[in-house]
Amino acid sequence: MRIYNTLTKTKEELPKSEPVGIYVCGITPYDYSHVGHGRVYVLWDVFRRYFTYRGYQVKYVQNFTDIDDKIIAKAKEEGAEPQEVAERYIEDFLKVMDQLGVRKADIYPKVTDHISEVIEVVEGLLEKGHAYVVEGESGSDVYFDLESFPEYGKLSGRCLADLEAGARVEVDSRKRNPMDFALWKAAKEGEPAWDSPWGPGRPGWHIECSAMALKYLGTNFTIHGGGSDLVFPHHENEIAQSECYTGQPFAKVWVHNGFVQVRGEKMSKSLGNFFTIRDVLREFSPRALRYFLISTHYRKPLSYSEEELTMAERSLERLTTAREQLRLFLEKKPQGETSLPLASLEEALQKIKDDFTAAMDDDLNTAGALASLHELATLTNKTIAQLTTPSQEELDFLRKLEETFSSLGDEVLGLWDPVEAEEDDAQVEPLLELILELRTKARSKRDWETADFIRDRLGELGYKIEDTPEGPRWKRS
RNA sequence: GGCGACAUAGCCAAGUGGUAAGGCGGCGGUCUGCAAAACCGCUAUUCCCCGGUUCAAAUCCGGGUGUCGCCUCCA
Repeated sequence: MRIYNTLTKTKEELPKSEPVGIYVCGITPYDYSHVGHGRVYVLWDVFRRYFTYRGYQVKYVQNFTDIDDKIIAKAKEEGAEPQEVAERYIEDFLKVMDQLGVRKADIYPKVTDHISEVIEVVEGLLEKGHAYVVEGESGSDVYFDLESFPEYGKLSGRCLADLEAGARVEVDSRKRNPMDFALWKAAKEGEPAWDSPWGPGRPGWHIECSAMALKYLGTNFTIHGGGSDLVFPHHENEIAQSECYTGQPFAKVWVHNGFVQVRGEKMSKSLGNFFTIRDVLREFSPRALRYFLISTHYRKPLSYSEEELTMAERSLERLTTAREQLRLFLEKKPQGETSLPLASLEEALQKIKDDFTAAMDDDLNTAGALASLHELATLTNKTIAQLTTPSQEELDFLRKLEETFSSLGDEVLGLWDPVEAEEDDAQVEPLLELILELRTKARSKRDWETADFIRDRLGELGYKIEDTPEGPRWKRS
């Protein structure tokens, strides 16, 4: 499998390592998760599923930055503790990810649980001369010394000179270099703080990921991922800290996804144009959202709109309907002779599987993979259309179709993993069945007026009625 | 200003040298009491523009234009 590496700007064969260690930058929990977050973590969910499908062992680590300026600000605003704020939004994150069919990470480390690891790394950097202490009133700051790492800029393609020229940050005269960044920040009045050799304070903005990635995955692990806004400075700084600390390469492959946009602009908190996942799921099904999020290659921008979501919903419905019809056929008893050209159908199925794998092997081309799934739906529909009573051989083939839906659609893309809201169907069902029986009676008397009235009214109530040769079927719309 | 990405039909979107996947929508047909679903057919002689390389370019090179991102917390 080939993956695009931001570090080398080329697609590279996935390094053989067992297990494949993946570290993805998690959220800073200070607000509800939005569609942009959904894209990242659904993407990595698909990466993990596909690696597993291809036979790799995977170890997936995703942090929570549960202490940060924004969390503190939010807590002050509410008169709450920072920890309460973080916990609330972590809970929302886990809930909506679960709804989207994202499997749990192997480890969800939190910064506040890893202060001693952070301190250890900062001490190591000081010992090796890659950092320096700046005395303050209540405690001291520790900064990373960029001059000590000549390779700085290798990920983002920037050099220190460029950065200084374009720097828009206020220059702190106590720093040796304007771009030196904080490893440890002295505590301010009323903010959470931890004891350290430099007095009470908290970790800087980038050090936590280095410390936690090294703790759980070691040096030179396989993949580090995140949104493309993290390339600079966050990931660049992580490389500097980690490689100076260990003297070894940090991550082998760096993977960055494109943004979700709204009307041509990046969806973000600061622009205020974000849609939270919990809100979107009031209007659209989690399956449709998941489909939408993987319908474009992960490195390209993805434009969010209700129209796009509706298209995703319809597209997915086509796949779902084909699979439902297939399952109905699988319940039939084998009967009679084989009439279908099974050899050529098998060939067509094999081609679909091969195309799917080829697309996914090429830098996780989920859009191409979805096309293969649509071809599987077409093959399924065509096959079923020619059958009334399947023979044993034909049933065996249908079963292979279902297995393919299961392995490619469920196992790899997780398309049907997001759970549809069942609502109170259990209570509604007997009454609905009764109404449908009455409608069937009307139809048998050719009372089309009554039959259509019932169908229309049920439709308005959210129950889509379809007449099939096996009788009426309904589903929530 | 510096660095980078992208531009394919009404819409979404694959395709990185061999003659334009797939989906949504639309149109026509089959089936159906009518619908729905499904099936069949049609819906880009052409891939932002201009040059160049090549037997051959959406794909490579050069130059434009446009959109977006990063350079500041951000997925």
